[in-house]
Amino acid sequence: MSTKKTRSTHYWLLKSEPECYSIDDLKRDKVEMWDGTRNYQVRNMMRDQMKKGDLCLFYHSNAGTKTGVVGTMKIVKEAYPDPTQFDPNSEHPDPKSDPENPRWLCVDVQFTHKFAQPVTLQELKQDPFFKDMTVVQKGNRLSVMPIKKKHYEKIVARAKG
DNA sequence: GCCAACGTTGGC
DNA sequence: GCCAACGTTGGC
Repeated sequence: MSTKKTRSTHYWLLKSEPECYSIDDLKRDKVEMWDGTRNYQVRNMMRDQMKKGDLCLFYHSNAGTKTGVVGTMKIVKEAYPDPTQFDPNSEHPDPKSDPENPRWLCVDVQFTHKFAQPVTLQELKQDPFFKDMTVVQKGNRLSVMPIKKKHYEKIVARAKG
């Protein structure tokens, strides 16, 4: 008999500028590669901690007063080499990355829900419940960050009204 | 291996 | 479009 424990679901917040790739784009595409991340912390989190079935919030960054969480998605494929790093025509080619040992990874995400109204950054900052969420803290620039289950659930509940 | 210069992110 | 934060790069 196996005694291995089942890993519990992890929760994440993934940022994208809506002009670059929005929740509506994901709704249309259903499943998409979350590529283009070029940060070692993010790479390591994707590689070591992000698992199939993990639940994610989709966050629109740089969107003025609409900046905030706009929907949910889930991880459907775990970390694999990001093909855009080898594509000179992509947004972020990395000529120093060795195809034998790729430097950058991506995952696949599947659309699950678009909120009727975004839960804005402004709103999150105003509620002390969210004060230890990285996304509301100043200076944070990671495009992928782990979040707590309670925060995920409260944001989803709030979006439902 | 220090650290200044530089580039990028992202809120405002 | 400004600027603070901060990761990365490269000269030494």
